[in-house]
Amino acid sequence: MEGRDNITGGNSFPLLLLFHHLMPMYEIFFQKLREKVNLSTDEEELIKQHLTPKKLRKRQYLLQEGDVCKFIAFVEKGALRSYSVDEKGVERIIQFALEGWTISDLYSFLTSEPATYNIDALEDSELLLIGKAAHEELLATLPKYETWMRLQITGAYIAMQRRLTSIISLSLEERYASFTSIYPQIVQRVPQHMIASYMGLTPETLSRVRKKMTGK
Amino acid sequence: MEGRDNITGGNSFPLLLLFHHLMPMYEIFFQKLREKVNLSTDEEELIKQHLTPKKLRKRQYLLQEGDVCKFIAFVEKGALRSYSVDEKGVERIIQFALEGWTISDLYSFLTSEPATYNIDALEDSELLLIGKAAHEELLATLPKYETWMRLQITGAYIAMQRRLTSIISLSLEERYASFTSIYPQIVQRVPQHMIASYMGLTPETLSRVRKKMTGK
DNA sequence: AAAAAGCATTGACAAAAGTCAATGAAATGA
DNA sequence: TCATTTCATTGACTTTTGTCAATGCTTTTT
Repeated sequence: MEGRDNITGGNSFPLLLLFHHLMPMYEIFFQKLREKVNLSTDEEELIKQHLTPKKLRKRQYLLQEGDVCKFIAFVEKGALRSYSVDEKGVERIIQFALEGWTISDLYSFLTSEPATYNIDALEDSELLLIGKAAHEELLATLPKYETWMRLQITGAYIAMQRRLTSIISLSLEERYASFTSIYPQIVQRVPQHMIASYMGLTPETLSRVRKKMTGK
Repeated sequence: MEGRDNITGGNSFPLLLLFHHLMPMYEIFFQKLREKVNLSTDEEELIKQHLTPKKLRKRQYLLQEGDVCKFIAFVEKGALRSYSVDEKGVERIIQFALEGWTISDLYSFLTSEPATYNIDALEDSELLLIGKAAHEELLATLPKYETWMRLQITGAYIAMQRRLTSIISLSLEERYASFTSIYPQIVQRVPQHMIASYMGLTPETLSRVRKKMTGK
């Protein structure tokens, strides 16, 4: 401890600036967290100690089908997707996650059953992982963490219910219009054939839907 | 209080038996609750005091689109559905709820925005309602209630993710087979055109899917 | 810089699902 | 009990979406 302080000359500012690109980033995580629960500095520190920073290169796996999912991943930077692969090798995208979003195979995480989804990076990404032990310890010791978790899952549930409702209620044109207005970022950063997969369509069909819409 | 005890002669057993059909039923609720969290008798009593029993006749509304949803409803007996109605008057079923399930318009409940769904009874039903004030009081005073809520929503989220995955991954035959094996009760008690609506299909298409399947 | 791989689009055709109309059976209600 | 409504099924036809193949444009890799 003292040794480290000595190296930075007591005031760590110069080093922080120099190695800024090497420092794990927590900004978006705590910003999101503070939107939902009020935390003391000590409580923030406690949570920070339970987070594991991880960087991922584009195309790198975070989770592969068959492995047990041992974390919930918060995206500080970059873009990821979760997806399954059917017998024919066709990928079905379940979820995208950009900055500020959380991604995991929750069922596998909670039950320790093998994961049914893959998760990989669509761009170079920086993540904060909450491992299973950390998750359980935080649940047991910090009620505000449980509150935050409850609110996170509630939000995810409501978002998914909207997605499901739009699938069974809307025309393709309406669904794509709704998607682009809710997730303009994803439209800009993700290839269209992946958006088609997310919508349960072939790339050709999505291309034709888009053509019709610009025509009008 | 004493007056009531006197009426039943101190031992309320005879009355309980006589008016059994008038007593609110909590059995399934607490059975489900105990599966998830350990509760003392006092804590169970506290929760019971925050529940409002309600009976519903078949076809009766529990919630209408446009009203603010002021409760989460637990089904002790019967069957309900939530659904939206489009401009053409077509009903889209979002969810079914049988005994032991919970139903609500969560978004409306949490935000106090007008509900976008209707909820009504498919059979004569008995419910336990958790009103918004009761919900918030229990969250604030009984950590185990928050834990239970978190687990409930997590389960609902995982179930919905499965449903969504099956919609974008499986053929109609596979989807219907999966539905009947997961929810045999619903198949028995709910008209097929409602199951078609739940699956986002016309009744004719579901009928033809079923025909194909029995043929094989 | 050249080669390869990934991506979006288009056309021709096939398969899947929806629409409309009719029928008969079953459940509901007066 | 009889009349009415609800429901599931079927047929003929239309619309929507998928499949396969080809093209040209980018982006990535070597």
